[in-house]
Amino acid sequence: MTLRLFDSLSRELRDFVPVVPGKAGIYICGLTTQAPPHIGHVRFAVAFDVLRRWLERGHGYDVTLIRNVTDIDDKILTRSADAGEPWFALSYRNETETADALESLGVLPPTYEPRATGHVPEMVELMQTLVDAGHAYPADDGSGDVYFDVRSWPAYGELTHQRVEDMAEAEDADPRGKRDPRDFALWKGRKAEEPLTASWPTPYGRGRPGWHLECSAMARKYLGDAFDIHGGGVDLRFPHHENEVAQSRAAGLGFAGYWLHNAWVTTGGEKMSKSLGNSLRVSEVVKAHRPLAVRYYLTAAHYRSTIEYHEGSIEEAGTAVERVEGFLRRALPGVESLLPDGSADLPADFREAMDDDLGVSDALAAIHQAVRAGNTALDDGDVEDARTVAHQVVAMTDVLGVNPLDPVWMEDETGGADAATALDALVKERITARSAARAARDYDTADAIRDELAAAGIALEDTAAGARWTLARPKGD
RNA sequence: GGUGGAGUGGCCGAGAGGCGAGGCAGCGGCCUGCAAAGCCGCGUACACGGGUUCAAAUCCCGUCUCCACCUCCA
Repeated sequence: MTLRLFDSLSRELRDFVPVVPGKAGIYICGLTTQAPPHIGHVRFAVAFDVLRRWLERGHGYDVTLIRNVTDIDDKILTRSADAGEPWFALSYRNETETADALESLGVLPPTYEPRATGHVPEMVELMQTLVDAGHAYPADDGSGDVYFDVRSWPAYGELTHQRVEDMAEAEDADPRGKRDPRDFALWKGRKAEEPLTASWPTPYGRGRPGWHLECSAMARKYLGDAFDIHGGGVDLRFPHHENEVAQSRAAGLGFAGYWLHNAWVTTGGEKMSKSLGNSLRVSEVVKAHRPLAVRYYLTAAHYRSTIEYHEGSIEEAGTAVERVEGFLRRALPGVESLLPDGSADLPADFREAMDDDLGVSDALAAIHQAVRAGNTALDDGDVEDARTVAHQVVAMTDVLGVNPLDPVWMEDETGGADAATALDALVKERITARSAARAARDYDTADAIRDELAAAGIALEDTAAGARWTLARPKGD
């Protein structure tokens, strides 16, 4: 089976054929270091984490994933000035928080995470190539800006299928030294009021990246002149990605073979905005909900569909994964954590779903069907069948990054192994007392024990093999 | 003005000419001392109006509504 991906540039599903057989190079834009991330901001990372996992686990590709950090831009400087905090401090703090957020959601680390500010020489080189080729020019107003000459590149607009003439002129255009209002800045000359630390020397004067250039330069450096997949949020298509393709191609680079764009998280049907306050910050959300539930929530919809957020949606996602988790716990008693060991095949319906442009909805349906079959096997006493299914479920959920038995989810949940052991001993003692009461048909006492435990956040389930206990998440989780 | 995307049952969300994805919530049943979990069953959904077709949520025409991007928003 071939993986098919929807390429935004050609606007069609295309078979994935990598530049180098067996390898896949991916560049994704996204990390914002202007502010701490809310759950909408991390969707791109979750979406492309699923792509990466499928390329690796489903197809055996050797994936190189480059996820950039644009750690300098207008907004960072503005916020820094407003807060009276050095721009690099603010930027780095947000970068760290974003990295923590992604880690907490089980997003695998990229191969490398280059920062724009560390790649000025590469940008200067690219800029020089463009100037020499007649596709860029230094502004003649002495600003130190360097612009890409949109009119010199007939293909401009190819990614978003727009004609230059139809594009609205930039409002902030302050045409300065632009030859055409739609020309975009490769490089921005330093303004007098800007901190010296936010500028770097170039043949055109001191300045800083114009936002788009760093991606072209860094993708080239780490993935080569031509690479496989470029990803990012839909809102980045224009101008960011459009400008990237233009400058890279005009510089003679092959650039990306496939463009993938993820949709966002909406609230009340609208794009989640930064003005929603702190409640939806990832750092806050994972305090109120299990990270696994948040991950499941963000993973469950197709990457090109918006996900509607409403009060309770993460809880619902949590209930859904707990169904999967409950089956795995029953089918694999005594197994605390488990990653796929390659022994279980991925069912054909799951593979087909994933190969069809990462059809996670159908993939999830396959998972739930397997869970039902596994539960039925368990009810029928077919323990071995259930185990086999459980291993398949682990393998499938792992592809989506929602394997309930993945050790990444364990850390903060029971307060450590020692505490878990101690708690287990205490609860077992109560379970024994309750069993005795039940054997004596003293159901009042038995129920009282169960209620006590419930009040303490521990749920009991009677099974043929005796009572099992689990930490019950309080309401609102 | 330009370019895209979307309207599916109480909710979330797939699908894209004929067998009602899946999850959450709800109802009934089995199981249980009672629960929980699990299993089984229960829905006559596809924005609106026309049309094509033996058959339309899916195709065509028209209408409405919503969302996004248009030079530094995932």
